[in-house]
Amino acid sequence: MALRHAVLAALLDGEYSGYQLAKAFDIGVANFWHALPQQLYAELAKLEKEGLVSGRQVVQETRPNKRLFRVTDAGRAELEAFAETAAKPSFIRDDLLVKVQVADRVGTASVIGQLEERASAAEAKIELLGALLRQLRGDVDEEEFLLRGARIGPYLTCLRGLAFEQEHLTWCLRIAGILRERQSNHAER
Amino acid sequence: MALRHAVLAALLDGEYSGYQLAKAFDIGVANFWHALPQQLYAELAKLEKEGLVSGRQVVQETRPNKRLFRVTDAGRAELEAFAETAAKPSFIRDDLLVKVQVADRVGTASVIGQLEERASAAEAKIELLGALLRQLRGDVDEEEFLLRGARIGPYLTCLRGLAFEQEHLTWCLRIAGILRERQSNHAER
DNA sequence: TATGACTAATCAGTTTGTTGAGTATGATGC
DNA sequence: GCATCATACTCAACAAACTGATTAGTCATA
Repeated sequence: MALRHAVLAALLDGEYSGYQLAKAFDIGVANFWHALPQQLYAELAKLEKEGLVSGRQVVQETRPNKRLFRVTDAGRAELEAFAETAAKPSFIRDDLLVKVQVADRVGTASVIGQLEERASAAEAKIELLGALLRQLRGDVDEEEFLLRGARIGPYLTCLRGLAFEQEHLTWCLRIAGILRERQSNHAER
Repeated sequence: MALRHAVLAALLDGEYSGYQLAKAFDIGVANFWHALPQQLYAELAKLEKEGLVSGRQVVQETRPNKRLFRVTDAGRAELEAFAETAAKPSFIRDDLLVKVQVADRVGTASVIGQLEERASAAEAKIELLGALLRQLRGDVDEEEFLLRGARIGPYLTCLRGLAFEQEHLTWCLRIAGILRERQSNHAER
């Protein structure tokens, strides 16, 4: 039961429809959780049935009607309880790492390509997160913002996401380089 | 269908029983995949039925009998095919990040504690991975090993795991510090 | 001599997550 | 004026992952 808490966390700062939430999940919240729109709609329905969020219908002229959700007091209490419970250990779970594990034996060339693709994706994400951080902190500098800013939670998780992507980028490029070099060494002999 | 490939990758360098595999998963392979023993037994059974691994019974006197598994040629081909397909994007999925997202609103004190616990766990993992890396490369230095070592796959994934844990450690301590400082600032007023 | 830890595995049940298709409407672009 | 995109959401089926219990013999230890 963790998607529910990610949804509650994402919904804490405002009212969103399922559709908007799906978008938002792709930017800010995606740093620590990932979900498809179908999951979000299902989760919102469950949360509403349990009274942890409440939805209201908004009739629109030029667009299909939508339902906006907000966290209820019960929802806030649920989040509170969740924050108190011990966190499970985290771990990476990544296809690409499985491939690197066997890359010196199997399909090296393709894995090098995938590492470089990943590196590009990481670069794009880094740009995006950088922009998001600048937007979140506004004019003040980071230290100032972190000490006195009103809502730093999202900023802190973005920092983690940024560090993760930077680390990932560095690693991908280094590993791709090593595998390349080994390939050409091998060819020489 | 990714656990199957993680299992094949873990089994590439030798023969293991389900039980041993469960242990091994907790050290080397845990850098990129995590699974409970039950899952591994189930996956091994499936892989055997599909002919991707083959098991042989080993009768033991003082211990319960066990079945040792090795990757077949078909299994190697399956891994090969997997390495060729495009990798899915990876993402962090972490309870603790959800909590940090709301930490400035809800249950701050408890979250600080959890961040510090995580930091300790990361430190322990860093030690463990450091030892594992030294063991894998033997006497030669890293650069030499990466260029000319026979089997560098596991080393490369451990490097990723190590970097991840170090990053995580740094972040946890920094965030715990920030949240603490904000708490005491708040108390002053 | 009971107690718990280690080896070795299996079973049942539930929750999560993924895949893929489908509905409906207005806006935008060529 | 036709195709495609964006908004907004739903349904069904399936695959993967997690929870928790259970069996059963050996070994060390208190």
